[in-house]
Amino acid sequence: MAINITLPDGSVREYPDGVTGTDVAESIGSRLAKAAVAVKLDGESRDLSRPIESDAAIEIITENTEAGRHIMRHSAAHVMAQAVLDLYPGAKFAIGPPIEDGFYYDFQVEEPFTPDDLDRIEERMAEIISSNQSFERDVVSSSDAEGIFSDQPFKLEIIRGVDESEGVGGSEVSIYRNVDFVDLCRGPHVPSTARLKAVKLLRSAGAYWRGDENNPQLQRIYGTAWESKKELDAYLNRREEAAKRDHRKLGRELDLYSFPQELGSGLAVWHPNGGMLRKVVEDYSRQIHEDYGFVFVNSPHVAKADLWQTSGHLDFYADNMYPGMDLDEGQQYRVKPMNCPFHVLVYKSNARSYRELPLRFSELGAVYRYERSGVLHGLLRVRGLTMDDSHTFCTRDQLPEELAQHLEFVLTLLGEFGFEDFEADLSTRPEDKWVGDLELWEVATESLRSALVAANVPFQVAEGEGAFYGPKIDVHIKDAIGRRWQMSTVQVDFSLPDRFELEFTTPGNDRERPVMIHSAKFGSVERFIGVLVEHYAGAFPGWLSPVQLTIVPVADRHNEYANEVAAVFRAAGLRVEVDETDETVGEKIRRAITQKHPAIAVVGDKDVAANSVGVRMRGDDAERRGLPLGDAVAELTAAFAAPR
RNA sequence: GCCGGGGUAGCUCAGUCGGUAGAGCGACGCACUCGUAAUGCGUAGGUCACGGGUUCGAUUCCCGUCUCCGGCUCCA
Repeated sequence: MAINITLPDGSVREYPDGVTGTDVAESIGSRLAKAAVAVKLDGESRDLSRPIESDAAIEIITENTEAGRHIMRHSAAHVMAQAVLDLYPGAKFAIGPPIEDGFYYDFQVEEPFTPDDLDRIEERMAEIISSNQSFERDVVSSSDAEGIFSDQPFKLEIIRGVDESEGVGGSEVSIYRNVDFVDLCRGPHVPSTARLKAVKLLRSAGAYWRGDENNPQLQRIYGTAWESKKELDAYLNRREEAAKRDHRKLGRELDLYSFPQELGSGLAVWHPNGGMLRKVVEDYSRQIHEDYGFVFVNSPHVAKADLWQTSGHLDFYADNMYPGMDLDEGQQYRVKPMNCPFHVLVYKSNARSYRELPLRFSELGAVYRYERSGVLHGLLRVRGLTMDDSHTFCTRDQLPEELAQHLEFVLTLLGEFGFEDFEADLSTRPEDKWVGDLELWEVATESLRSALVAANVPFQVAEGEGAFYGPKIDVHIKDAIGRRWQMSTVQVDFSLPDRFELEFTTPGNDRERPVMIHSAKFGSVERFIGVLVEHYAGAFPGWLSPVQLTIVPVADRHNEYANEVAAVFRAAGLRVEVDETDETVGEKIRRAITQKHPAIAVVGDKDVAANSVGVRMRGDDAERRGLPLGDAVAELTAAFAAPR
């Protein structure tokens, strides 16, 4: 019997029944066969060695693709488990999936792994890899599997909970063996351990079984695997590059902010350079909010506990709030974790008419949230933050248009900060617990969806992941080195207007309840700046740079002219420093470059005589000498102009 | 909060198998007055995170606390 195999280019070849993926790959080319790790048969990933028994479309998965690396890493995880079980008798192994750029495996062992343990495990893995062990697939009944894994409680739990997505069927599971090691696994795997050419263990960490902190904490080992030493080194190099961009490190080097121990965890102080950066960012925020029809409101940092009771925060968010303080004969006050109740009170301060809506309230509001100590991370996760928060109140009819506007707003804002690559999550109504009116949920969700489509933003639907009070969009950006960050949120709220009994008067002189839209564009100013620092590696575009121009006098006698030049640039609106230190020109240039200042102007005898400057732009190796001062001012003011 | 690893000068780090410490950069001073990525010389600066214990003696060993880092968890 012969079967027909369709190749990705559409051509069809005839093979004997039972041909393997390896055979097919070899028939196409020996290089392809060498690079093959698995096949995709009618869209299903399978081992190379599995016989193909009917007509199918085939795709050879090679090791230099993401899908190929995924399989390789999964196999590497198996080898790691094998090594751990060899070295630590009695160890229980749980799950070991591939992840982005690597893999991990969770173990239950007597003692947590130390860095020395990782070295030992890595050595043992190298032995397993060089002994060229085949990965053999087998399908067994669930009850047989329970026998095989009788002393592995986590595997038993998986077998008993198995469903179609984890095994081959409800009553059967697939397992993979190599020599004396066997693991429950859906596969596929590389044909043999020898195909793992570049594996490295990175670190160990505690991790809860099934991600639930009520479950036992296991020891997770993270590793990475690549198709070649070269790719592995490139990856390790990328990690180093990312470390160089770390906003905590750059914050110190560029003198932007610090986290003094005396202050407390998760709390930052901003130095003058960082303060200027904040000012530029906040000024921009105010301007664009104004441009998009928002009005400014303001609110205090504390409020009576009753307010947080009404808003529901004490019911749903109390764990993240600072404890109360007793003031004025037992009156409880709370520090604010969010701005929404205040904006609601502004709404309530007047009887509202449909003529006023939509009302878009905006505030750069400082809020305090008690975050658990282990989650704090530089500026990206803090306990005191400033939200560029807004709350829009509109009618049901206005909702679709408002949501589209809000999305356009955040995309414009992110784009003007240099982020071009967006992705979004659309979170829809939870199944069980939700409030509001079903029809309105539909309208809001569809409006968000069509706004995303219209804005051409790729998005995923997080079905049922929304808050109980309304659907939302989270916008993520991709930074300069490809990392994704969640930034803006547009969140519909059907609950707060109810809780506070908000109303407006309709054209027919009835009372109706407005709908509310929460939106944070930066997320928080702190976090946004942290992401900006990492995105630009501290080399901010001119309009954001705390110092835009450093003026370098060649010798003391040029200081006076340097200051005159500085005054001219400052009058044109630039942020200028004059370096009058007792250093050589080379050293002053080096300092300005190290501080990532976008422009340097050197002034010497010839410039004094000609009313000119020598300009060197960041990133250029060369300078332009003798540029007339007026030309330089015009050029730099244009180059460093803020987007709005 | 949980698991692991750290905390030595402003920064980056070395060091002390228990006898109170050192470099580079930075800062400060002096000289140099210089045309595009480091001028030279000199000086100051440390309760070795904090508290307790062991010891003749603790920065070093032990315990606790704080804090940072990597994860987990959390992120209505």
